[in-house]
Amino acid sequence: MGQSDRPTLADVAAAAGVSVSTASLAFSGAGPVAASTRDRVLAAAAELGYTGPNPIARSLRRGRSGVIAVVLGAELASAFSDPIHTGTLDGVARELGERGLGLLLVRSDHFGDVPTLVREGVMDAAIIAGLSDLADPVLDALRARGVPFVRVDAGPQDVAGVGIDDAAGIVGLVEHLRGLGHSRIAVLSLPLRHRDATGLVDPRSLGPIAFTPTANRWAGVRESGLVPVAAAEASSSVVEEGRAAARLLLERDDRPTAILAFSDLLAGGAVLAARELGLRVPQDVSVAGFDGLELPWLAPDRLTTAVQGLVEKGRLTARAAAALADGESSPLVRLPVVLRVGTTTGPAPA
Amino acid sequence: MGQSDRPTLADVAAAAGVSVSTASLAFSGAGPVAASTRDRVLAAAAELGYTGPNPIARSLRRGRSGVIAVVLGAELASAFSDPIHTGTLDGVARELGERGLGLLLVRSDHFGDVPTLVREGVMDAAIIAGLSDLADPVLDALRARGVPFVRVDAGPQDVAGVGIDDAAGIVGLVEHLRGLGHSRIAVLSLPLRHRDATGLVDPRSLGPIAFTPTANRWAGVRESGLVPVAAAEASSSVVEEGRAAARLLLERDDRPTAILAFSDLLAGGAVLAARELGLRVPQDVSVAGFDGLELPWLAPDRLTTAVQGLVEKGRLTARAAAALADGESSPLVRLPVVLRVGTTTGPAPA
DNA sequence: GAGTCGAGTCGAATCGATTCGAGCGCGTAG
DNA sequence: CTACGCGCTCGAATCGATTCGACTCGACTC
Repeated sequence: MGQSDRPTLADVAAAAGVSVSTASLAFSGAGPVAASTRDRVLAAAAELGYTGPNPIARSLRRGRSGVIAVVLGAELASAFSDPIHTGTLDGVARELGERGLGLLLVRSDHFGDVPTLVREGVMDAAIIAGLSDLADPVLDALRARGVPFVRVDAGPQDVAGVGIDDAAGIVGLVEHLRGLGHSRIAVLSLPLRHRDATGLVDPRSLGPIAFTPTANRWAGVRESGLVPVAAAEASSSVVEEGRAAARLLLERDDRPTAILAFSDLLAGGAVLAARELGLRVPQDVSVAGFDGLELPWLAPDRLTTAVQGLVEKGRLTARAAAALADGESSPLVRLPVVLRVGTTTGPAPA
Repeated sequence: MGQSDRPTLADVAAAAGVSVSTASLAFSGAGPVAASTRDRVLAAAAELGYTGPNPIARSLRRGRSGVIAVVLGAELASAFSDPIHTGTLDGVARELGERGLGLLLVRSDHFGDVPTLVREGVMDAAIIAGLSDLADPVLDALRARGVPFVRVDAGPQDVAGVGIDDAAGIVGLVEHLRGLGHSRIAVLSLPLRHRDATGLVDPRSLGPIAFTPTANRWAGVRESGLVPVAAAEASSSVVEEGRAAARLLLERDDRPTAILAFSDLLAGGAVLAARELGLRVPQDVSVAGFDGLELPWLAPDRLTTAVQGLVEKGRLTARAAAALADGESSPLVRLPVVLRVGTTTGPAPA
């Protein structure tokens, strides 16, 4: 492709003894072409090694590239290692692939400036994952370019996007724990702000929350009427931080009987922390997570969690982006989550 | 972008009262343009909301798109959940991002046919990950289009690609185990063929091996002179299969004193299996892995493993692909792996 | 004062397709 | 026999830039 010696449609047309327009028609199938002519064109193409119209030229003419960008905000510095992100990305990739749309992957380090690709990359629409701030410069750049976008884990303030019903999921988990007789419940929160560290926080005065999922889940806590006996914030959604934060909660004098973690990785870490402290799960302490991951290494335990359909979320997001690329509008969708009771929650100890 | 009402360079030129060529020069900076003229052009652009040249048109003219495709073979049905793949992908994304190159992500399900994007997607070069077969139809399609490609985990038979020194890594692990006095060593292998199931295999007659990393690591076993007392094959590189396969090895009458697993996820599963069987690691059985992942959930243990630089591998692959896109050639690179001794290997029991 | 040089600007060709309107035969209806 | 319609093909415009060669004009040299 390019200034190389690859044959063009003009070459094929010349070889077949027809005009370029006819050759084009023969390939695209749009328009009346005699069968004999088409065969001649295809034969000439095969002979010359012409593998089809140059996609760039086609895009230019059509005014569409067929490419959807996925911008991964690296707020967590680990977009690729977080199973939540990769699960969603998988769904996006499947859906776009099936539609014959390209997926331009863009990392946004959030260190320097807006990635060049956001400014200059070829795209008909964009999917924003992991950037919570509505005023993010990446979004400004896209708006300036006139590129429509949808956001994954969209907040209520978004116009278009796909999110999950975080609040309802949390409420379901709280009710589950309450039904088991728990009254001293601690919250193990996802990060509240950029660059915060793992540590205890006051659940009654959290301050502004920079990340949409975190905010949504705390909203669920409030909605459920739960007043946590304590709360800890993990600096990122990884097992290690979950364990560290859970230790802080479990070593307090007024040890909670249940930990409600905002992600399954954090919950997994909490289970490990409990085990290390000689606490039995769930007899001494119950642990609930969020997301619905399978953590095989937790066996024989299985997390109680609120399951979100990651791949489905990705597919819906991709569909929304495709609609935007087509000039259609796309609503704010909120997917349900369902409670899955595992072995890590049980009756509150007497 | 597209047939919308976005301004074009011609509009800007008209508004600034200059020719299109001058306007182009003013933007690209290639060529002499009076400062006053440039300012006028930029002002006109700002006023019209022109955000820079249309990348598609630019690509057409230049004959290059600045896009590298990454084709993820889904042989493991889990390209996105395998940390080896995502780690490499992360490296690729970083390197390409820094070079201002786009990354077109293509999933190859391997079910139906060659993905449309491989046939028609915009790309200057491609990176193939997770497709081991040199005769894969995806590769044929790329060759037909004249798109150069490199392969991740390239085998010795590849012309260009980036791989790691699997064999040396295995040899190092075997020597480490031998140095600890182990003589009854079992191998926990990555899948040998498509659709194989988890189960015991005869280490002396493995048959043809379809996957390059698996083949390379068995080559290391042979090179080390090790004759495994037993071997098991996991159907994929996940904790669950590692555990299942390890059970088969550990429940044999002639229980091995050490298990050499071909991946860390398998090794992690093996540790879990040992613990479940009441065996102490490493007092009763040693376990070694491969890849150098951090498995926080294995704490307080840390795997003995052969560490490969995943991100570095990705970066190098991206660099090779960029070179190919520039028309340069790219050699076959083999990255070293280094032994990391953890807590899961120890002296052989008496 | 004529000639040279160079900075600055412009026109036109080009990249590789798509697509619209026009043209050309040929068969059939009037 | 003329006119019309239809099926097929073609020429040319277009998408939005880049880039080369030519041209203009003022400054400088001899």
